[in-house]
Amino acid sequence: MASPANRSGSVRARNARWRGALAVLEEMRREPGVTRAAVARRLGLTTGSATEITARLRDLALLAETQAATLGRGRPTTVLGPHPEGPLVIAVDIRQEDWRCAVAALDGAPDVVEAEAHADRDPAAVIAAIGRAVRRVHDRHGHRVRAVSVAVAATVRSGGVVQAASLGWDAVDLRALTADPRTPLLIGNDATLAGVAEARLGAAAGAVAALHITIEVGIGGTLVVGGRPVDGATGAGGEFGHLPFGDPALRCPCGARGCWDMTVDGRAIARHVGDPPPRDPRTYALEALRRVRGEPAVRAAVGRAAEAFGGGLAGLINALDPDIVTLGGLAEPLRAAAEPRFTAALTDGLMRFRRADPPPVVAAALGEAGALHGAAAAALDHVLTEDGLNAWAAFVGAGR
Amino acid sequence: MASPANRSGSVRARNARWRGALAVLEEMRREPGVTRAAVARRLGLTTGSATEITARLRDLALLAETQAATLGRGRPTTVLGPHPEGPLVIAVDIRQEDWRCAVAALDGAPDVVEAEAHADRDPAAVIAAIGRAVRRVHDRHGHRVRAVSVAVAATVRSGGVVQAASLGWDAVDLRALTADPRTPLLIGNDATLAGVAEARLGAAAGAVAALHITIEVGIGGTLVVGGRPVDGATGAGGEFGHLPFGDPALRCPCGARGCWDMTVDGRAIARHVGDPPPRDPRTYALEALRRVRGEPAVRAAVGRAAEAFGGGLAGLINALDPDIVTLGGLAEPLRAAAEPRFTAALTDGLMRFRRADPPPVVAAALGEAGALHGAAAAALDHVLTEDGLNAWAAFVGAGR
DNA sequence: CGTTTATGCTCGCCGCACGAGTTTATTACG
DNA sequence: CGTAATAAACTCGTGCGGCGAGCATAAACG
Repeated sequence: MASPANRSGSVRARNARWRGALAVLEEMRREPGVTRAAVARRLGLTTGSATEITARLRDLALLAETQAATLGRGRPTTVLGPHPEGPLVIAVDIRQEDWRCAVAALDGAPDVVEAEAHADRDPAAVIAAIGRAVRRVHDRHGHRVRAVSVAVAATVRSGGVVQAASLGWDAVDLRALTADPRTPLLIGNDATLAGVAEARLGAAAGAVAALHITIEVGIGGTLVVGGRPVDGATGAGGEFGHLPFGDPALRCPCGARGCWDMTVDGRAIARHVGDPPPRDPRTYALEALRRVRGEPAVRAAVGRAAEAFGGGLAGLINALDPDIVTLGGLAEPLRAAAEPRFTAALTDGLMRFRRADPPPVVAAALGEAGALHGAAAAALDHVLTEDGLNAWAAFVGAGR
Repeated sequence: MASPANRSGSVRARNARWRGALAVLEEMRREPGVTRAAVARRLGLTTGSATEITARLRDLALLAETQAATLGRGRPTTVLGPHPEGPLVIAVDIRQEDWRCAVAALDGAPDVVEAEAHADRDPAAVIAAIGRAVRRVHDRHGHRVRAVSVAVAATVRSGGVVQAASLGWDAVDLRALTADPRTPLLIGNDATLAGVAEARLGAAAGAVAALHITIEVGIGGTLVVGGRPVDGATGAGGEFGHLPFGDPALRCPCGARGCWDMTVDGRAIARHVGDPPPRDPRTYALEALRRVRGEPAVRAAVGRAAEAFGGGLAGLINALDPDIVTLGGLAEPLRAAAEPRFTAALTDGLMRFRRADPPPVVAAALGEAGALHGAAAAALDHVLTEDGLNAWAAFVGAGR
């Protein structure tokens, strides 16, 4: 029989050991710059427990206290922040044209330290370049790096890339990205991670169920419930672009027919205008959105795309019941370019009982930084667990 | 400032107090008839802790130990089961034609104690009848009843019924169902709760993300992740029938256009056959499924519906990435009646990378009992929390 | 410069689970 | 039939995280 201690449901595993400590670290992460007194109040901790917990965390290099800018009477409290020698995570964002590599401490703010346009789209070359960057960062910070998290513009499944249309990749193994095989490597879809970031600290902060939708080449997104993306059994959830809202006669490169994708992005606009399929649908769409004012044909084509977008989004709202929708990438400019048609289609597609108070549809707040923030958040989720802190404590303890 | 102890994020609230006890009770619930030794092994508890926890739970009337049928050498262990004087929940299922009221102990098995066909579809009359039944059961068991949970064939939002097409109800207040306003009343959609039951103890047990789809009048269902339904911000998620997979020319009674609903149920079959819209689409569909063998026109109509069902389901699989799909209500007979067309449409609608190992699509295991099981499970989720057990302990303690 | 106020610190206590050792109930075997 | 083997339950001392109460401290107010 397997060791009982390894059972995931084990009481031993979800020990009380780090409960208070984790709660404090989560507060610090959720709201950088919180004071110790505020955290204690919010968590219902006595000042005694707060003292004890912060002391423990300080000793473990998990947290630093700095003087607060005093604002009132009473003994001044301290501001909680990440420890200067504390754990770090590496966040990478691989996009269509370039990649970025950032470092984040426990407050989750990614600090971009390396970035480069793809010299060559060949996956091996791109991965080698990023791998070198990760290794440099890893070497610089040593054991402080606790996880590497990658956001990639691709369909991700079970921690691997299955297909990346915009990059022109097939299945690709990203495991070469970690410098150290013992450091956990997390792979996530960029739109999913951007959605996580929006829901935790962006435009959807505080929502119960936040739907994030982004348009680049095709549609990406995710539903985020309680801060966690609903990404299915293998992590490939959120491929809303491949719901058959579109024309069944159109075959999508994904292999299915009638994909929503094909009716809203640059390919759809080009089709409506009468242009040949663009090599780079994203750039084509951006261009078209600029030409809307002067050219009625483009205006009509963009309007049709916005309508298809609004109608499909209404269906998603019917099915998923979010309390807010955030739009990333080209989704917001597309809506803005044909707002009346978008809104009409959205309203018309909603179930009647939803029309009285439909969820607000707002622009994403984090913009291009979303995926990187989300990747850092995913990595920190890994670090800020009982297992993660046990490992860190063992490492800090050994170094003394 | 609000009392810190009331904060949901409070460390105090998620106290360690009931951690081990809850884990043991969950095991007993997940697998009725487990032995104490097996639970201890699975949870990684020492025999000492197991002794202590079971003793505590026995004293609180939360658990009873009975002699196990001995199977090997060594000191015999005991079987854990619900205590004869322990907490109970009332589960109600309101369907198109009738309702049922059941009682369940902590093992979650609902025992139907009252059932009746609707004499009259008038909501007030139905609710009054059910309310009387609930009150009778409540009176019989007194304070042992800890929650009332209702599964209803209706769109549910924020704990209230918004619209019930099959019952012909508009917004209806179900609060009159509780005998005692202090007893929590939980309202859930029947298809959602059936999905929960399938995922926890039915055909999808053990799945990471289980998609349940049922067809009655329209389509219902839910995605269940980690035993909890993904039901959005207000509990109205899972209305997959109102995704616009269908013909945009068709206006759905829900107010939207092109709803998937309209292309798969009895209404769709009638349309394809050339019959007028049936008054009871469920019965019509059942009838049609029987006539498939002899009548080519019906066979073709059912085939079209099965095809629309398979194609839409493929889209949902693309978007939600379940590792299993369970079919309830007429969904399974519909598939069976036109299996080749259903499967062809399903496969054709999947993204290419999913075709190698698509999620299994299986019949629901719990059948008609699903919603009642799910309602009981939802009620027990309420009871088996730290708050729930604290309240119970206070009640048991006071009675001595 | 004392008072007020908000916060941090110290220390004894409690409850839960752990671990090691002991006891008990049953089967297997000579 | 009695003894060994085995599996599980019971007992009790320990450790750890958080609680509470009381005390100490750093600012702002008047």
